[in-house]
Amino acid sequence: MPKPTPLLMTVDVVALSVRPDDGLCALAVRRGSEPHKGRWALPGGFVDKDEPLDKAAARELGEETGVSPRSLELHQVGAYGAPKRDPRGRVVSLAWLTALPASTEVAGGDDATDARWFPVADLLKPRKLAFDHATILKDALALAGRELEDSSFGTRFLPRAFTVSDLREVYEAVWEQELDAGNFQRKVTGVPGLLKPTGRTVQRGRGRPAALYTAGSATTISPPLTRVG
Amino acid sequence: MPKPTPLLMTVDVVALSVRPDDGLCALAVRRGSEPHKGRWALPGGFVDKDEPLDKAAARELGEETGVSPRSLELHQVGAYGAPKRDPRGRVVSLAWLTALPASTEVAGGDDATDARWFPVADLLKPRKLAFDHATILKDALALAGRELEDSSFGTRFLPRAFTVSDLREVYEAVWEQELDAGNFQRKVTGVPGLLKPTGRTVQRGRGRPAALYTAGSATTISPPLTRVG
DNA sequence: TCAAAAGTGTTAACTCTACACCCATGC
DNA sequence: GCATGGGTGTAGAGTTAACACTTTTGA
Repeated sequence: MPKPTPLLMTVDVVALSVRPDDGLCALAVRRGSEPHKGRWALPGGFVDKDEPLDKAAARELGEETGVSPRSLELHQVGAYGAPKRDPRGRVVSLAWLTALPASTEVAGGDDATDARWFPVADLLKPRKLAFDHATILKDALALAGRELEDSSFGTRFLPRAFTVSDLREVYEAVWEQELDAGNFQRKVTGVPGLLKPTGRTVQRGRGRPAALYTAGSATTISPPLTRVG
Repeated sequence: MPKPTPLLMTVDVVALSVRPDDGLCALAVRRGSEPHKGRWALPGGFVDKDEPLDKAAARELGEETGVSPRSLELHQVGAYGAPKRDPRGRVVSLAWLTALPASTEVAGGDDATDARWFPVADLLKPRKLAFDHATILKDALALAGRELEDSSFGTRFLPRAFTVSDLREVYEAVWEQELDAGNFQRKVTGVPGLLKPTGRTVQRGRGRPAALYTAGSATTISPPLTRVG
């Protein structure tokens, strides 16, 4: 049994949002220091001593992008630890997924000279993201898709009150497919505790006003939503 | 941006097996050194410098339990990094899930004075497992159940050639529920590429001989197997 | 001949998809 | 009125759970 080798651990956050003009976007920051200074990367940084891993992810997201919502639902995507993935030495990254409302304003800070929302397709272009962050983003997108199937994760993309159409647009953006509006309506309103009616309605352009809901207490959707219809 | 604090990283492996008398079991080792010397724990240990994380998990499993199958399918369960989880300091554990055939012989080695299969219910008893390994085991069991739904992971519990009943017993053990034999048969044999008939049959006690299959090339089951029926 | 396990057939219940249709609003 | 999006109704297709039934063996 050899003496253990210490290593460095970072947390990186894939923060997704569905934005009116650009569709599904992820938050990226421009790196303010080496390595990959000046390139775009996922917000993240080193875990502090005695800091829980999820708290580290929330802290780094806040420091580098100015995002600090009241409650952040963070899902572990996975650990990325290929030996040469970071030129600084052995750095293992723990990736996290979260979703933010489209209204979320971002601003570079700390070690990030800039922070911006990018359509995910842009970020997945070769050599756009530093390190192995494109791989992380791909895995996070897959996880997001699975979360939508059987959890209330989709509501995390939306403001406190939202319509069923708002929620459907989130699903369509993440799943990259259109859904039947009527069937979707029935399905999500039929899950006990998923959506809590507010009694209020909202008018958006033309058409009948839509009922406003808030997220209910249910966190799982059973049976899962399917990606057809 | 404070100077990064190095930390220690371990890999821990939840190796599951469905055993004739004990049902669903996990592999545990008796710790040969402090902390928790003499207690049972999941096999695992420190990640070496320049060692990929999955390789570290496979290596530790081999060193501590004597298990070294030609191919090991390892699934990441998650990272566990509560600040006080290990008295040696800041140690983050990355947990992995794998499945082994019931025929797998184990023997303590390296830093483990003993290695044994335990029914999972035993290992989940309070204070049975060292560190936060009971939590890790619970999460790994949940992941195993999900893997069975939509992947070929179940075949990893079985020897190269197996019957549909063998596979069903795996599902019943992991899901903790009985399944209709006829419906299960139809479902799994109907998934294209999941099972490859060998043309041979095997007689087990009474009853009609069962056809032997090997795992096919398909890794996903769509639509997923459901836990009813 | 009986019991047991493997494997197939059958059907009623259920679910889902596709689309029709009504509702409530702005223009 | 008419277009548009919200929301409900519904029929046909497809799927599934439950269980009957046949097959093939050991005892």
